[in-house]
Amino acid sequence: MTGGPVAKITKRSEDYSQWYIDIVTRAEMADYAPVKGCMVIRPWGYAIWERMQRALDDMFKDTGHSNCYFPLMIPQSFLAKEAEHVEGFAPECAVITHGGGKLLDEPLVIRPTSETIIWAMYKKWIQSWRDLPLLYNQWANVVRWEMRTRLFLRTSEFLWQEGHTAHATSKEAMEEAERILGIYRTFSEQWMAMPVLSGRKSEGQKFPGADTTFTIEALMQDGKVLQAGTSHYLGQNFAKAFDVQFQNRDGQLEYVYATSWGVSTRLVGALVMTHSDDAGLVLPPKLAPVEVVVIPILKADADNAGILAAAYRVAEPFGDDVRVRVDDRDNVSPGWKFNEWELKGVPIRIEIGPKDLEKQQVVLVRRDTGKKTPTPMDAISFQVPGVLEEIQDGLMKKAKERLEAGCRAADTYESFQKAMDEVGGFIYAPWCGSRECEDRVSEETKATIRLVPDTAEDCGVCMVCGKGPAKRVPFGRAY
RNA sequence: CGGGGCGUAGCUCAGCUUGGCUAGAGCGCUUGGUUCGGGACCAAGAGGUCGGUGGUUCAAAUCCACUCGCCCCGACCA
Repeated sequence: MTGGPVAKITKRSEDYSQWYIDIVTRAEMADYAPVKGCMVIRPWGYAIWERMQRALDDMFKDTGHSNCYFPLMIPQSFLAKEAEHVEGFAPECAVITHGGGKLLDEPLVIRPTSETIIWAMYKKWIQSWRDLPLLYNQWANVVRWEMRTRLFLRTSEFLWQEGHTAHATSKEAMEEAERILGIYRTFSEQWMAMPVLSGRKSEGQKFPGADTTFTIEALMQDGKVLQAGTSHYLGQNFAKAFDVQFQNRDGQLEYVYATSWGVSTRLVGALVMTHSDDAGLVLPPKLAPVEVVVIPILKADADNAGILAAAYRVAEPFGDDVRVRVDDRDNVSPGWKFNEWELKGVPIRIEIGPKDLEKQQVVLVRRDTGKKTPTPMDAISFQVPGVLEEIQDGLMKKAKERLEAGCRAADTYESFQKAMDEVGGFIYAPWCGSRECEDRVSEETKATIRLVPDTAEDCGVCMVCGKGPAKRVPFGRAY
């Protein structure tokens, strides 16, 4: 393929939403599928997801989790066993009524999440305290019949991982839920270079079937916020619904304590919205499918064979440490390649032309700053790892500054609404803790309580009802 | 489900108001040649049941009816 996008992408200042769509489609991360609300994840987008998977999977394994796989189809009755769960998910389930040309005795739902089928199995596998904890994870696809979809951020079918653990004590399960939240936070910050706020969800925002939901929340460039990952302490809700009991050390029967947690391909969308600019995608090196692209610049009157050889020689010493690609296509011009790789977000470009060959140097260009640095050819392989680190850190620093600038405080409902309309972001405002006040804010301003920080300070009276005591919690308009 | 938009070449679209000759452009694609340090150029080509069905008419991409689909904005949500 020498073709591809020629048109410029929409500027963020003109139409943020269109800018996002342009980047995702023109960087060939994803395309609309023939099925409404569904997308095809193309190789460039999938490679980013694979990088994410690998990093997360390593962290899950390092904390004692094992991967497994449960079926896509769940008997409809399973979903109904947990009251809040069915209420939350039934409306958005795809249901299979026929198979093999016959009406099924019982319809099957395509999993919107797998708690129910997993707990049906856990009932078989758990009898004793010695069987616990069960620390399982699966990488899977799920389907939720969403009304309004958006590439990567919300599609009818999406890819994710879902962890499902079973524990002998409440304390242990709660620790697990918090441990995973920590993993999500670490991954987000260290791999995605995406700073987040973390904490508990309010009653109104928690997962259907959970006692406590922990969340990480990120700030996008347009001032909207995004839930990037959740970890749930499920208490004994699913154990009771599926009658999963174990005998404890004292010989007593007890219901198992549970957690579930997940992150999805939404993270790819979050990545786009966190770092990218009007020239296209900007990838943090750790998640970039290609970290360095080497572009030989060939000319009619130059030593093209020498330039090509030099390009390969420059790429060679990186070995497995750095993901390098030499773009030796001869059917597109260097300028075309520059634009294409910028659009695709590759962190470092190395140019080698006749002038460079003469001076035994290359030109190193950073995607994040656009800065061009002539570098001696024999020094490049030593310098690149450091520059990649600088880019990774620089992206984090910039994103962190934006997050900090995006966190503001408001004391009155009026100033809160004003701040929400003018700048968005996370507005910290006093809230009494009641569902009524939370719902009223949500209805009137479309902003929701993103989380309740563990360290939330007491701060006088609620901005809505005027009653105290109130805690300061961040509100935001979410994707 | 409400509001808006769009279905004509792989992509972006023009043509439709006021029906008419062989349905067009740019980009992309193929072949050959010259190029190549920020989206190169020349030449020759390939590529279309104008979303679908029905109707009006001598004649429909164009007018009428019905219908299908997708995208964007909003309500719901990872």
